[in-house]
Amino acid sequence: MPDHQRADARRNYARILAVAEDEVAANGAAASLEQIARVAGVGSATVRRHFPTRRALLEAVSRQRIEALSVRARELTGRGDSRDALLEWLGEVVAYCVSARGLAAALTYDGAGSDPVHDNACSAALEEAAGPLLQRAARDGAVATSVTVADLITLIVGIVLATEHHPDHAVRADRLFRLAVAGLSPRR
Amino acid sequence: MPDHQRADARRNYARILAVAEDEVAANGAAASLEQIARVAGVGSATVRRHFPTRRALLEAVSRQRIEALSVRARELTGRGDSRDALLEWLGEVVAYCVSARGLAAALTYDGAGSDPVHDNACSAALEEAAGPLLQRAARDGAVATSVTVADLITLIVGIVLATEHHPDHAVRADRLFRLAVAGLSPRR
DNA sequence: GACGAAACGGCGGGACCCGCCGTTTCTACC
DNA sequence: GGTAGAAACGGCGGGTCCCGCCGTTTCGTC
Repeated sequence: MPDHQRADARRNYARILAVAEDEVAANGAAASLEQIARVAGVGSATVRRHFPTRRALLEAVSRQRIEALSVRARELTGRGDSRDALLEWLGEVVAYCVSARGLAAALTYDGAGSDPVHDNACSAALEEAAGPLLQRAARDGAVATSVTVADLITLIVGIVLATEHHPDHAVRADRLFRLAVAGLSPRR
Repeated sequence: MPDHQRADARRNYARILAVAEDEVAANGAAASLEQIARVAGVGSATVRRHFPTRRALLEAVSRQRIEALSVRARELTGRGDSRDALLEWLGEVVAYCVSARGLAAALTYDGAGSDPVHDNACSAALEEAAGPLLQRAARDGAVATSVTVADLITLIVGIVLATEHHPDHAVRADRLFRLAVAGLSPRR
């Protein structure tokens, strides 16, 4: 009945995840796995057993945030002006990525992942949730139909990554995001 | 006459730089400094003596490209339509960053650098060279006057970093760049 | 209560970055 | 052209990290 997992395993999983959240929040996506193991009071092998890759750990840490963003996307779908709704949501994605260290890294596509199937659960979830939001905006002519959710996520992640080490990265990221939304040099 | 540097030091500097170019081209910005030392036939301490930080090495490796882009910026300044000239140059920046591994990393601002003065020689050079190009475009109303060269560089670097691991990162980076130029959702 | 399997964690290996320090090598001066 | 001093070198040890192995412990079931 333990959902095909032993009780101590589940306990350790929770402990590690809790510690990892703190460590990633403190040290970003490059947080030390051994440090996490040490603080959690487990062997480093146990950490890797539960989270085979750093990405897996980051995705687990980011999971709540991703779900919150997914919920928000569904909330905003069909509510108010389609352009405003989309931009509101994208703005929240920026804010989340800026405030939650490691989230942007969790959303980056990693082509090195030899697993071609479910290579990135986080962005996959967001893509699914935000699809309708984007489609509605495209139907209303607010964005080009060729633009995908993955494009928007990648662009935001890039902005966040590039501004991460700036003194006031939050305002810089927001600034660049607005610039990209309005267009660097849109044809009139 | 040895420019206040011993002959063997200059020789080693050149050897290390040449090897570093190959290694960075092959393995990206995370190339192993020890591997570079090994191939160059010097001790790893010598590498660090000439290039105290990884960033210093990346900047040195990127130097020719940066200068080429600077020259190109000056060439394009005042030539043809100001908007076209700026976009042409920015497009070349994208192309360079995509083709020359490590260049994007060399252009990223690193706030952790305790040296507040000349924290990033590469982007500083580009900013200076491209300033007039941007100003002319701004005067002609092609871009908002509040936009800086640093903004544009940071945005491009972000796009490149975020697409770096994609299968066809060159086309994806170009695609996102065009999207940002045109505007994600420009007000009509 | 005992047995089998799942989970654990310590250990060794390899790679890396870093600082130290004795030694080599160049250069300027005699 | 030889030599003294300084500049440069590079090997060594330490610390951290990620990874795989494997004997041991602990849990769940019968």
